[in-house]
Amino acid sequence: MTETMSAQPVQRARNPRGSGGQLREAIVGAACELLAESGDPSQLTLRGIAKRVGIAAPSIYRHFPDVEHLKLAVVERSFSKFIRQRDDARERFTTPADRLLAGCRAYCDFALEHPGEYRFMFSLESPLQGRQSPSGAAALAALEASITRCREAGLVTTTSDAKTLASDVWSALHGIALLRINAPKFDWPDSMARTIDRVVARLTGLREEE
Amino acid sequence: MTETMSAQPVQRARNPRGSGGQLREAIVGAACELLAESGDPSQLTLRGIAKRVGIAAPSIYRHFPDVEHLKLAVVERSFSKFIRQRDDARERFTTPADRLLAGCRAYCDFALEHPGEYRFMFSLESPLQGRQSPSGAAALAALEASITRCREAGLVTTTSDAKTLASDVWSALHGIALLRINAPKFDWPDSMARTIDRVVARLTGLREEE
DNA sequence: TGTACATCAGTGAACGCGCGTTCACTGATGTAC
DNA sequence: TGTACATCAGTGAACGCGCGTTCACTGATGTAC
Repeated sequence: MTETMSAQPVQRARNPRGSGGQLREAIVGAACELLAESGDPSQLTLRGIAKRVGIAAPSIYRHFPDVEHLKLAVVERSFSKFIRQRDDARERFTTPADRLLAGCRAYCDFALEHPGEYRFMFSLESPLQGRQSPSGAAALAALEASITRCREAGLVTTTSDAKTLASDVWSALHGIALLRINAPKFDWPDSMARTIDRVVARLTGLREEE
Repeated sequence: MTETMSAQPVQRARNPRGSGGQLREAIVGAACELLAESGDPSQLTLRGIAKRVGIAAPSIYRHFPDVEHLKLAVVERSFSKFIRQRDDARERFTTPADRLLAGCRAYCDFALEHPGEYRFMFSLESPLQGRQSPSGAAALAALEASITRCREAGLVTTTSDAKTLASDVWSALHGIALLRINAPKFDWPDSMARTIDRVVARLTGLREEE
């Protein structure tokens, strides 16, 4: 998979004639837009993406061997977009508990702001197909570390180890986000932010700051 | 939508010639089997179902106006299958707390035993499309009632109202089930049954029996 | 009881569509001599 | 400096496929007279 950050032709042996790597980025970007607009991963087709970019369908094959590789690039971009958004949210706080909760809220916020991408990241149609994404594993590890920091600060009152707590919290967040995406018309008894704060606090036994 | 319970031609004005309603049931049954085998709701096609039943594709139109109505019948059947399974599980216990936990475990067990159907019940491709299923609403109401019974028995130590607790628990169960369906290769730190018991207990503040 | 007929269940062929993919091509751009 | 050529990006036409749906049909079965 050729690595291309932006316009600067750092090394990339040959090909910087005309657009080159730019079109690759445009293709992935168009796919994300399509996902954002329809919210439905099954709408993400090679022909649909090509049409959106304004190129002929076969042109995509200059940049991706097949549609699966394109989809993988989309998932990767979505993951890194999420991680950036979560890090931004965490940075606004200083105490371990605030940072933990901010990260959890950012997770669900990302899901509701980008339902198509979020669904796709975890869907069967995703090229990951049940395999573990490296970025996904990193995100879970970060959650575990965040919980560990709370425990070190004496804020976690439950006895379960951080790994277990992290997977409990992740599962709960996934459920909260997906249900609110899929059943937007349901009359939820509480706002998502308050729900997340309450659920995470109860699952980990998070104590108020001291 | 013509109502057909099984073979007995109770009233149903006319048509009991040859199979009649039986084929309708066979069609829905084949759809469930297809869902069970592939686990992928997008594989659920009119032609695929017809092939499985051993009939010509257009024959389905004798029983359903279009493919959406067929899918709706599949979702309805899946919901009632789940409700039956959950009720069976709950009946084996007597105390409110045991019954609550048994129902929750049954929820996730159903999801993992019937991943295709479970996914379909809550997916975008589902004909419900974010609308609230009557059966789904009933299931959530039953969960709320179960929590209320625990509270009446003095087993719930949290202050949140039962409606809030029910939606918290439902979200958590949904996340647990879906993540375990979608990432079966992930090395979960605990069994699903223990995870459910722990998560539900912490979310509701469920006290051990007294 | 026998016959004509309406009703019903299911069929085979065909439709238009969008899909991923292939192929041989066009034309622009950089490089070698 | 000028020319021939290799390289590259992107294209248009076509493929075979499976999809939902339509249409006019076939043949069996019950009912009316």
